[in-house]
Amino acid sequence: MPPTFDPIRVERVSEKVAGQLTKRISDGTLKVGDRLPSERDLSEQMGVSRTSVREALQQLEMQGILETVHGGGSVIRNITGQEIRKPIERFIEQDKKRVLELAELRAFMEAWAAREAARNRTGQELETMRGYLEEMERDFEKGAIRYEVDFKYHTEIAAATHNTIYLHLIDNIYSLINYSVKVHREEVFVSREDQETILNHHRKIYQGICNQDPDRAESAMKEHLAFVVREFKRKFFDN
Amino acid sequence: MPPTFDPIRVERVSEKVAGQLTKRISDGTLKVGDRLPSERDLSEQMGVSRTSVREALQQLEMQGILETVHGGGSVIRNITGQEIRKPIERFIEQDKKRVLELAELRAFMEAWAAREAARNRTGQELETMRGYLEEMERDFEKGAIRYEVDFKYHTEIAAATHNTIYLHLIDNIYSLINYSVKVHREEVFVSREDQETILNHHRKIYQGICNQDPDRAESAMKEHLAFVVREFKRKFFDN
DNA sequence: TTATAAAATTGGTATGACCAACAAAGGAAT
DNA sequence: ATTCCTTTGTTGGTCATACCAATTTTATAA
Repeated sequence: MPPTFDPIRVERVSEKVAGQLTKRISDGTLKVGDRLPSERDLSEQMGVSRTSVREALQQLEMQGILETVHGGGSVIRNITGQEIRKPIERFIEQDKKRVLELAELRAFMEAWAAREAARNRTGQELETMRGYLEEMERDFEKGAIRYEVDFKYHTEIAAATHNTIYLHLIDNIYSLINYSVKVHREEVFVSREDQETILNHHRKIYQGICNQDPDRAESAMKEHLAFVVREFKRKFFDN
Repeated sequence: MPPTFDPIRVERVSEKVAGQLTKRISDGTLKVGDRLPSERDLSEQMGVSRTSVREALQQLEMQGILETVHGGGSVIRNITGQEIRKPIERFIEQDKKRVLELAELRAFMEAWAAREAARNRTGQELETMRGYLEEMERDFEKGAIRYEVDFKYHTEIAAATHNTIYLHLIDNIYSLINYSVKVHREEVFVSREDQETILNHHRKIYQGICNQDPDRAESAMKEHLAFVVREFKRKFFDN
């Protein structure tokens, strides 16, 4: 096989400008809160058009490095501790509809997972699930179900499908949901009845998987997630 | 306490343009891989300057939604791409079993998609699907179904679910399959009977979606993909 | 000193022009 | 008929200029 080459990335003028600015921020020449020179000044100093400078500033603004105000100039923002948000996360938060799309996605995928888990689960996996279920029971007695346990329970079901790719996929979806919703289930299902309902759902799901009854496992999971989505809608989209 | 007011966020023209474009991506008008109209066209259609359009495209490119190539136009990128695909790719190469896992994944996801498409499809989307179906019929008469048309057909079904995240997700699954298998369906289903079987499957699926019959659409898709997986296994894993 | 108004500054948009990279169409060689 | 190459039109990248809109600064008046 011939040697491979890296693709040549032609750098646009605007990117060079952006690069120089970020460099100045890195080396401390430009500090947080500083106002940049005006676009006209920058274009003259760097010997490029104002268009290119504007495009550069636009890029930096999209990265959260700058904030520009109409008529007021551009100032360096504080990005310490500010997580660099992934593109897909930005896309999701642009429209609340996306959150429901995610929930929808999760619902049918987990329904399938429950079915497959019922068919393929090993005794070991069943034991682990039973452990989590009992932990949830104890937590319920003491007060409230903890989200982490609930999460582990669902993850174990995913693992029991013995489909590694699915496991990876659903993990990604979980993290996206966590990010976009920004609240944990604990803060949504606070009432005693809600908690009990969820616990009952999980008991049913466990039953189905334990008895290797795919249909029952699937329907129980569907019921569970339909409830979760419904409550979620009520809470965040008031309908 | 005096009543509080939300800050008025003055939306720049470029942001309105970007918003309209993302909206088109959401509702499925623009799909992964599509080329946008040229900047000049967009500016004329929307009645804004090319400057504003360019700034909008720049924003979307920064978010990873677009990729623009000098002289080549701007194409819609897969939003889930970076996050999901990379880690899995390495995984797949390790074991041929992963390919079957992918097929399994695809099967139940597309079954859901067929069901949802039957419920949510618009007349426009149905028309597009019909076009692809007829194209496949003609190709069949002339010799062989082309994989690209088959792919477009399935993608259109995904779009008709009106779940953007799913659309991007399934796109990834497709590319993963192509990546791992490295052969096209054309090379698997060569016999006249196989081709006819597939064509009949697609007719059934279309019927279900056309008549807005979720159950029929889902079962037809299941039948189709079960066949595909079975033949695939025979060919590559000789069992 | 404070309040108001005017002027200068700065970002936002529009237009037109030109260059560079790409893609499709057409033609030449095989 | 196919392949390869050239040509030509299209598309993105950059520049220059002008004007509008929001802000900041300065000047002015009370």
